[in-house]
Amino acid sequence: MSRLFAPTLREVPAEAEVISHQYLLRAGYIRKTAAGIYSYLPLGWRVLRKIEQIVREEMDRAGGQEVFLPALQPAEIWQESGRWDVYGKELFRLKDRHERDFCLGPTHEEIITDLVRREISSYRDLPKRLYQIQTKARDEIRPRLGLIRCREFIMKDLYSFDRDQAGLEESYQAMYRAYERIFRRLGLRFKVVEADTGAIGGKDSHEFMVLADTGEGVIVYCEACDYAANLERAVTGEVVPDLTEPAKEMQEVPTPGRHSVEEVTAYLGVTAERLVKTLIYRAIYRDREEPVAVLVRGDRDVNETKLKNAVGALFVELADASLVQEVTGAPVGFAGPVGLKNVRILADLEVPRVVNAVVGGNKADVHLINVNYGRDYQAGEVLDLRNAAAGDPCPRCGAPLQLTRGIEVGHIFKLGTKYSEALGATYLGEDGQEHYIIMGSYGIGIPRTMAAAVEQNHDADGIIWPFPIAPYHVIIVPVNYAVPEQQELAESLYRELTAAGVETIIDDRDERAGVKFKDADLMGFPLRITVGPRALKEGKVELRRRADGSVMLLERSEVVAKVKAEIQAGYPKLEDENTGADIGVLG
RNA sequence: CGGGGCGUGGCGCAGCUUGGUAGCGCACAUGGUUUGGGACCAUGGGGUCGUAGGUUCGAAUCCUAUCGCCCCGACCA
Repeated sequence: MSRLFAPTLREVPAEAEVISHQYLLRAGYIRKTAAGIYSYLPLGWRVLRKIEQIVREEMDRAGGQEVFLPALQPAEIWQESGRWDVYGKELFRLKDRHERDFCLGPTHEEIITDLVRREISSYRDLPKRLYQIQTKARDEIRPRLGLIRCREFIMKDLYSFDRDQAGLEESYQAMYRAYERIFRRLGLRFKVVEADTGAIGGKDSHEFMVLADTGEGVIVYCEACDYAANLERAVTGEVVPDLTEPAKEMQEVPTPGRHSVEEVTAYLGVTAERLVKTLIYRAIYRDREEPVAVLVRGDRDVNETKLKNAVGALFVELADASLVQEVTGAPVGFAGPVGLKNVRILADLEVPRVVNAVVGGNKADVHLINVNYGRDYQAGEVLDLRNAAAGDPCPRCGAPLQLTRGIEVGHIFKLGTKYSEALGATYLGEDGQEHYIIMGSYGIGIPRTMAAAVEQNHDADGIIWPFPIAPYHVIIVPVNYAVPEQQELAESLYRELTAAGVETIIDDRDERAGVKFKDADLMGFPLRITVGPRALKEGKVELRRRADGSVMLLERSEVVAKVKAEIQAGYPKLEDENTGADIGVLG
């Protein structure tokens, strides 16, 4: 340890906001090189290698073969797939000395598909599952949260190549199971959620979320059944209509200067459920853009992913004030569906059920009350457009849904033929015909997994590593290394434990005990052996668990066996579940 | 890119409003006293105040530009 390159910091660097970032910096695991670009110091690199190793074993077990593809990639194949233009600014682009275009790989669909199309020609060559563990580069709009969102990061990416849909299904499920095993083996609490497929393309998709309050992703799940989805995707169940109230006559009311839902409801003395919000969005398509009006209940939020999918746009954004004025004839805050013309109107499922609603009057400082769907206004389409909320009925079983947060550490996609068609990756089938290879892609962010592990496992003193990814299982701390008796005992224990296959580090620094204890806690080694006069008086040594702080006094002779038992107990046991019974989410 | 904030020894900060030639704590080095939860005393090394211009007798401080970093939003492993 006196030789270890792991500079610890007593104070929190100002740039670090989240716990994992703070502790990984303070404990000397990482250092920042530039925004979203990190160097991994010895301890950090040991953790990453342990994660990689578990990932590697499970990929191999699931039929994967490891390859290593170039990070530096020629523009041609990206132009061929169409993503040279579509991927946008996130692609790190560069030129070589001959002015030829290259990019740094943000992902490797193009490269691997190019490789496979050259080398695979027959159905006999399929299926194949190829993966690598490699550095990716993405010029993120905003790198943040330390290792959670980086511009350069290590990713395990596997690509599956199958003959047909059934083959893809098999590959997908194999990966699904492998991912579950990986995150269990890592000792992390996680949830698998249905996900929207996003920019990479394709159809089905699941995300593996490590549960942590600091997570960027919101998870909607049901405790009664196994439904779980991320917020973008989560379907809101039908709500029982409440139409007992008789419809009253529609009326204009002045609402001077009241734009927001809070202001209007407070002014009119109604609840937000009584209000129907009208939001004007700008839907952007490949060749054009158009405004759309979206109606949701006053207490709900529009789900932009659902909206984007509903209108089939590349993306959607809230309209600015001038567009709102143009569409509604009123300033922002007074848009309403009554008499709204020349714009596509979409309403959330709940909206028609709001009886005697409050809506904007499409005039400055005017709202309408007692507005009723069907009689006073109509939407072109009525569909699920809002974010799910806690307490909503589960779309599967109707039980109330719950929300929690998580960090997305793994993502699996069914790509289908998106890339094989673009790049012409075909094989000759048994039927003598050419077919497109059916693909899937499966990623795990390695440094992000490390950060997620810290987010989930820490206390006020520092990191508490799960055994499988701790840089060392045990740290031996002699209270005073200068005392020969302590030094001898510490060193002999170190030799014995190391010989017994226990990953051990010894704090031989000339520091006071308190400093060594603080650093050991900060760095998060799951076990600590303290060699000091207190226990030595009785001829014993202390074994302390980092997680709960409990201390065991052990005879010198039983140390190795006890440590091994603790480690054994610290590794999650995987019941060998190959039945697939637990993956009902796949339906 | 839009909005907000910050750049002063390795880390955390003060000084800037009201210009006068840089300071505190931690860390580091040496010596001593200490030694079971981030010790104490003494001494010492280290900063062209992000960079470039400008104003001024004089700029960390005022002005302009520029670069970098962090936070909030659209993206994603």
